[in-house]
Amino acid sequence: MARNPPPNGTVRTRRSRTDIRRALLESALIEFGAKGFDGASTRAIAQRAHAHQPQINYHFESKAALWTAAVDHLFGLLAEAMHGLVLRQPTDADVAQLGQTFADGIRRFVSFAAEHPELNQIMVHEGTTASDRLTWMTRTYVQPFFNGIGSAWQRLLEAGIAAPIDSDTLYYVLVGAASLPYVNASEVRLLTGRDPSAPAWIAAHADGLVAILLPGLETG
Amino acid sequence: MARNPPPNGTVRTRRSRTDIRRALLESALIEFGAKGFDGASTRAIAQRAHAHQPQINYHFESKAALWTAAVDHLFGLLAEAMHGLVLRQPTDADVAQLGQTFADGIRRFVSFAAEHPELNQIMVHEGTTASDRLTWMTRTYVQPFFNGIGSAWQRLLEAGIAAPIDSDTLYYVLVGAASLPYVNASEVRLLTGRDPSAPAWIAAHADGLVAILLPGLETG
DNA sequence: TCGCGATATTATCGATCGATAATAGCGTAG
DNA sequence: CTACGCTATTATCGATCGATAATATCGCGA
Repeated sequence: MARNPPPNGTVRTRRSRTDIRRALLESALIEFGAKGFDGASTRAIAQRAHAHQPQINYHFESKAALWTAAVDHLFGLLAEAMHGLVLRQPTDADVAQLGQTFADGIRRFVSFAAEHPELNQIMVHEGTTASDRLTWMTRTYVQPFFNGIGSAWQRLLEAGIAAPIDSDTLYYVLVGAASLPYVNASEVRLLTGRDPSAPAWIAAHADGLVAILLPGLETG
Repeated sequence: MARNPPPNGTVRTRRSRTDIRRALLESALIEFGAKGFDGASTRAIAQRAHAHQPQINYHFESKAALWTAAVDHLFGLLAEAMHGLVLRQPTDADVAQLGQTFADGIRRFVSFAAEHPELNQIMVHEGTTASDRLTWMTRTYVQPFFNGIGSAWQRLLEAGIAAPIDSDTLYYVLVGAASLPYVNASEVRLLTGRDPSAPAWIAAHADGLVAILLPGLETG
């Protein structure tokens, strides 16, 4: 709510270019996630960032450019959250290790979906209808994830670790099952009275997904 | 595209009240599903139904009333698709039968999600933010499904048939995993080159969900 | 401290939104 | 065949949309 004063003690009445851009990006993610590209208004985005509507066109080129920048930012955060996860093992020797890595990836993805529900909200908004935004987002960001998960899944299938689901279907089963409680957090609270962002929910959710998707995983 | 002439052979230039209302409802489902309540425009809804925009306010009270009527219609179709499924068995004697019934329910739900992706699209659009629409839809239609699935799941858990997931989480894992390929059908086509509405996809998808959610089910 | 470039703020444009009044025309009852 | 009720169509309202021009103000360099 209140801005932190800069560390040197001078009272700053204008935010730096970096700060205002970041504030607009994060506000845009929330609004685009909640209402989709068409439904979100630049005035609401600006207001949430404590800025004025024309500042969006000043700091970004247009509403569309803001959307693109926001999605760039968001997939950057996802890449950060997945950093160090190597699904393509250099050798086929230890497939069990790939299984552990995949399980780790599931847990990280569930945590990310809980912390940043905007990602899957936006993907659901865009994924329903063909558009330039969907094509760009799919080719730029989703395809690599899809391919990486698919090839790892294929090897886990052959090793008998993975549940009997083909890799195309697995991707949507995984993403859908991992993200829906956080995408629809408002509904979860109405329906269950529980908070899906609670650590206990997230941990149980991730454990459940690992259990059903990787039944052949060695525990311990 | 072209309307069928009525069976008596007279050329009808006006559709009956029933026909135009139904056309508007089905058009509304597609538009609300694709863009959400705010993003969908009454002009686009009317045009898709080969009608004029003011006819929406004539045949329904308002955009909000149209949305409500469309959701009523859609949950009616879901209830039809689930007709005869009794998850609450009168006796605990044969829990295996409950498992088979649950599996049947999963298959029917996957088929319905494929045939009517608008349902889950609308639920995802509304489920992100608290609103009167969400409260009404949840209390009126979702809660009974949620409760029925939850109590059945509890008994399947105790019988060792169900995967180790608590019933609150199970609901979202099931719905998310069952619906995402059809909610995001456009993305599926871009990403996989396959058509998720194809019977082969639907069958494999449903079989996969049954396998991972009910590992203790007797096959055959 | 002064001046200028960068950013903020206000005002406003044309387009589109949902809604409604006014008019036109179809179709059946009598 | 006429007349009237129901539905379709057109026109238009105030509100809001994204975008931009015009103006005001901040804050750093000289």
